[in-house]
Amino acid sequence: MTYEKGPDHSRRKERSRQAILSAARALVMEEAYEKVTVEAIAARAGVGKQTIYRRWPSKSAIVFAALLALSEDADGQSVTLPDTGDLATDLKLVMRATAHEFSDPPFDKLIRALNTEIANDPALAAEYREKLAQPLDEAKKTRLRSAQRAGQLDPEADLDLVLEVLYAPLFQRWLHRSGPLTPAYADSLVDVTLRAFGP
Amino acid sequence: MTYEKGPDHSRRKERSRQAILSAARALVMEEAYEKVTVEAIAARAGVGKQTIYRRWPSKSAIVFAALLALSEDADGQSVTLPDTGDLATDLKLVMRATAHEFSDPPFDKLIRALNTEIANDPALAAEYREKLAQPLDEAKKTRLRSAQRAGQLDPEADLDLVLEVLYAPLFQRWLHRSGPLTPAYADSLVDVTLRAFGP
DNA sequence: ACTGCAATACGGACCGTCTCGTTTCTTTTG
DNA sequence: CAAAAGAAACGAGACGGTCCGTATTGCAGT
Repeated sequence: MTYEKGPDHSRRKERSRQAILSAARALVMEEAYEKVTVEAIAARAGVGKQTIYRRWPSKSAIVFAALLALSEDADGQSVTLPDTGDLATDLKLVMRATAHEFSDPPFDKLIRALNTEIANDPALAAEYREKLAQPLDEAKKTRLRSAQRAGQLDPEADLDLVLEVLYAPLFQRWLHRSGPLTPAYADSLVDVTLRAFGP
Repeated sequence: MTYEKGPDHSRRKERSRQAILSAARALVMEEAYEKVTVEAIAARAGVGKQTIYRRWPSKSAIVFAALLALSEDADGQSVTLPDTGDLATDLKLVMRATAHEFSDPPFDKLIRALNTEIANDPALAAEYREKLAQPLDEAKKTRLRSAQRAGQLDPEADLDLVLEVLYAPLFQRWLHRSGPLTPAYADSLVDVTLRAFGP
């Protein structure tokens, strides 16, 4: 009797799991977020609604899991930042990439949906910080610490604060659509941050 | 003769308008935002649903109008920032007040609801910038220009960028609940900003 | 024949529209 | 200058529709 977990039992589980997450991702990226329904996800995934509710308690959780699965795929690459020895150059590269990414409509829709959910759900916000934000921040802080050792950044600087000053303006401008996310803008944020926290 | 618009024709309009906005405000501040429904607003205001739909096209528009009405009441006061002659002191006062305001649960709920809506509705975001954000930013920029004349701020500084660096970290920390909004934190944002844009 | 899942039926909440009968204001008229 | 008639806006709530989250069914694989 398959009293605990059947072995190929889990293969099916995994297949439907992927189908659901992939369908959720596709829908969030192409539709207005209000139009993304659990029923639509189930239909797109070729899955019964019950199969979804068996695994996730809410739409927010699905969307979050879908995004999380994305970042877990790209895990190996994205945990390290470039380190050419010049902090300004490296940060500008990263900030320009971030600005460009946020300007991509499908990605914009996905991140906007995620932000909508985490802004209104403290538990999901905590999970977001733990599973997504913190690992990325740690990678950035590693690069910053290297810069501190190289004398390019105030050794006393609060690195969390540095990251906020660097990223939050970009994030706010994106969220409120209060201005364009140009490469020049990305560069100026790096310049400002380094002027504030420079050695 | 009153041949165009009836003058006290508008009296009942105004009364129901106020009742609706006040009910919307109360509900948003006390309930989880998903539980705020148009039907609940109508019931609380003692008003038919049609009276709401006659005036506003969506729940977002009602919530926005409710907040806007608040800020229009306090119009006379809030358009000017203190100017003691010392920029750091004045900004710290304002930033501490902002941090404290965002820590007030009812206000938190209201602003969170507003941000949820404007993040997903470009048209509403534009109205938000025009009617709420820009006037406040102008008041802040007036104070910053005064500081530029007093030699306390780089005369070449991009004031929009200054405001972003000053406020966006606070906003992001609040939105993502990634840290406490203490007076010390408010102060440190002012310090960082002045180090970046100082003379 | 048993089991796990897709499909779908179901009651409930809320949407946005609509139709009522009533209230409130404007205009007409004796 | 009332009092009556008319028009406009209103509170209430019925209505069909969508989506939610749960319960049931019937088919496919083993």
